[in-house]
Amino acid sequence: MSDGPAGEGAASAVTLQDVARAAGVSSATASRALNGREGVRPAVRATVVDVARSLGYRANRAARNLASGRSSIIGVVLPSRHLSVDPYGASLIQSVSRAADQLDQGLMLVLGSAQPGVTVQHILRDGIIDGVVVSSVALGEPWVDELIESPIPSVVVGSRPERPDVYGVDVENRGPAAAAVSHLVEGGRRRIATVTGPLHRRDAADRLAGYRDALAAHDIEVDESLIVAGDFNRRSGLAAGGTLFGGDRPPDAVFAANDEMALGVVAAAARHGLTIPGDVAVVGFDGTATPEDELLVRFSTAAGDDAEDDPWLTSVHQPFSQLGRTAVDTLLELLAGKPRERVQTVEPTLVVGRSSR
Amino acid sequence: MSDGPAGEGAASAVTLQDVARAAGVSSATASRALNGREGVRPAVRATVVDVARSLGYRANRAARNLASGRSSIIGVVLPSRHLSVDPYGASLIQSVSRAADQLDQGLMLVLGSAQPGVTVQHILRDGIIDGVVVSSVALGEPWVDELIESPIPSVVVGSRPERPDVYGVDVENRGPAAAAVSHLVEGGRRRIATVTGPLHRRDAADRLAGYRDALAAHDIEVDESLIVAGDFNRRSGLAAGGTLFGGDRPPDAVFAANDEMALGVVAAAARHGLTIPGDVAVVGFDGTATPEDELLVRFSTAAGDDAEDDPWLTSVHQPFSQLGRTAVDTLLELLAGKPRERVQTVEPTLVVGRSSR
DNA sequence: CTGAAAGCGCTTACAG
DNA sequence: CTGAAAGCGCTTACAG
Repeated sequence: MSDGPAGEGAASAVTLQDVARAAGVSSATASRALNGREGVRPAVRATVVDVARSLGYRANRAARNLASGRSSIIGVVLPSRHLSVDPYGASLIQSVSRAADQLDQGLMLVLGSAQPGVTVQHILRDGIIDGVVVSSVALGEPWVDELIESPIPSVVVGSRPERPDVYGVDVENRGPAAAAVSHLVEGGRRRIATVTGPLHRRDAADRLAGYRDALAAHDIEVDESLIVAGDFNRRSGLAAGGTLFGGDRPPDAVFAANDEMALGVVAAAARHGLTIPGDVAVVGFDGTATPEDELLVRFSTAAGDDAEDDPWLTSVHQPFSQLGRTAVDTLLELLAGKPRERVQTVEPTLVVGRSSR
Repeated sequence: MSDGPAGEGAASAVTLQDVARAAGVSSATASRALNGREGVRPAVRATVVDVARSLGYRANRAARNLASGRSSIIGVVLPSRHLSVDPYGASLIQSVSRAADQLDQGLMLVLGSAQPGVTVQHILRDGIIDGVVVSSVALGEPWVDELIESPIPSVVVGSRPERPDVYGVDVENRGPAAAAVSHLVEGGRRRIATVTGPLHRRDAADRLAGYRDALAAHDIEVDESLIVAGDFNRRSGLAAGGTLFGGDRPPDAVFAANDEMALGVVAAAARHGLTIPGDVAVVGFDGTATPEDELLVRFSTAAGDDAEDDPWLTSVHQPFSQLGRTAVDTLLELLAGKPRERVQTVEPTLVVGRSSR
């Protein structure tokens, strides 16, 4: 029951009135001062802010919402199943949550409801959510698409929105994928395979393009038999690895278009008795594989201590915190009516681990 | 842009006034009718409800919150890191989310903030959250403990709260653990080991007690060397498995106190060249292991098609949806001032998979 | 059982 | 730059 600055316990509710009175101004002025509106004498503003702090004042969200039409609550949209299955979704939620916290926005979880239409209607109608950050993994769900087309402001994060009227924060795919493959070439690998994502998706296609770019840059001819289609799921990585390692001329390196598939590839290598990185190097994309994952695949006898700065799986790491922050920033700007560019991109980073050294 | 029943687009805002007018009653009566308050003529109530539905009315949450002091928003509390690492946390969130949806409660994500105290103070002060469901995995975090001790109503889910003044929904541990071990005995296993959770935790201690119960019931003497301490993390399961399988009298079955450790045990078995369930049967607890996990450990050559009703890992499945629903129900009753029992328990189910057949 | 009225705690034109 | 006042859309005593 440790107390706040002013020592009050529950929703003991220091109101704007209280602050105004203590500061010797009207509640209108107090409101303006606290909200950073212009047209308040600096000295007055300082006083109000000080008083508010010392009283431990927090604006009542409901009242603010009702008066202003803004709730300072944003939603994060994800299909329910992705929360437990997809490490990408979890990472995204965390980063959006942190960003929302920093910007003093509440974060509501919108996992979608059984009855299509219901969720969206609810969101639209009860006005508690100002706008939504939509994970790109949610795209394609009927209710999510409906949400994006609805009047509620939305920002898609994790992929370039196809629709020209939708805001999005995307990660650069092609260049970083090329960098990952170049890293393999520079490590002496020559037969470099790739396991792609579903190629109708732009990110998947771009990562494949990056793969081709890198080989071209190093004057390595592309062997089309080394390009195996996957679907971003672990199982497809396993299958692709089986195909590649079971062939007569197995690759000496594999670039998987995401970490989940890379895990599958690593497991496949183990099943074929191949060592990593000795026989084959593996590189992923996303940076979502965990040290715990290594415990299961255990590609190297030296497994175990996975220092924070020396991960086991080489991968192109998505800048999740930047993605989340940019998405929330963009949404707030949209809400304020001063939108920035429609699509913003952030740069991922190649993090070299033990799987390619 | 598919529209709702009444065809309005955005927050076009059908208000209580609109409903009242259309129904020919006052807004007070309309409010009472819609909220199920008693003292409204049935016929009137029916009319109001009908009108509201046909107009697509949804109460403005902010207004309701301001007037009633209740927001119909509950928080779900989880330490941030658990979202991506711990499948238990994700499962819990999903179930709480579904329950909240069904009960028309908004769900706010409270992952905690860097600065201790800040999160709790925010929650308390801005009054947007009526109460919180706290995942037991969050217990021990300073800000979470602070939250539980604060005046905001809370329900702990997933373990029996130690404090006598805290409400909780717990899962039965001892009996089901005994059932799991009995299942192994009935399968002909005799040297049954267990990997425990941290024994200062009640759930861990209870699961160990269940293990002893089952052996006693079958007149099998407990070999203390077959009881290995773990910490609920995958790594500790791997280490425990290494100890057990590396000994001179390895067990023919292992009961791990959770699925994460069971995964580690399975991986350890593979490293020792043991087949599952041939050489050793493995049983877990929680039901959080996924088919994807099997792809990595691949304990059986028959891996692959993991039918929904035939999982690979035998495990005591927690009834997550029931846990979530009960937690939310309990919280709402607390908020309504008519709390039920302080601790409620739900029964998990032993689900037999291929790892013990 | 029903309605008129006050009020929840803010924000925001509107005057000054 | 500041204040008095209205109003956001509900709920809830208080009368009747």
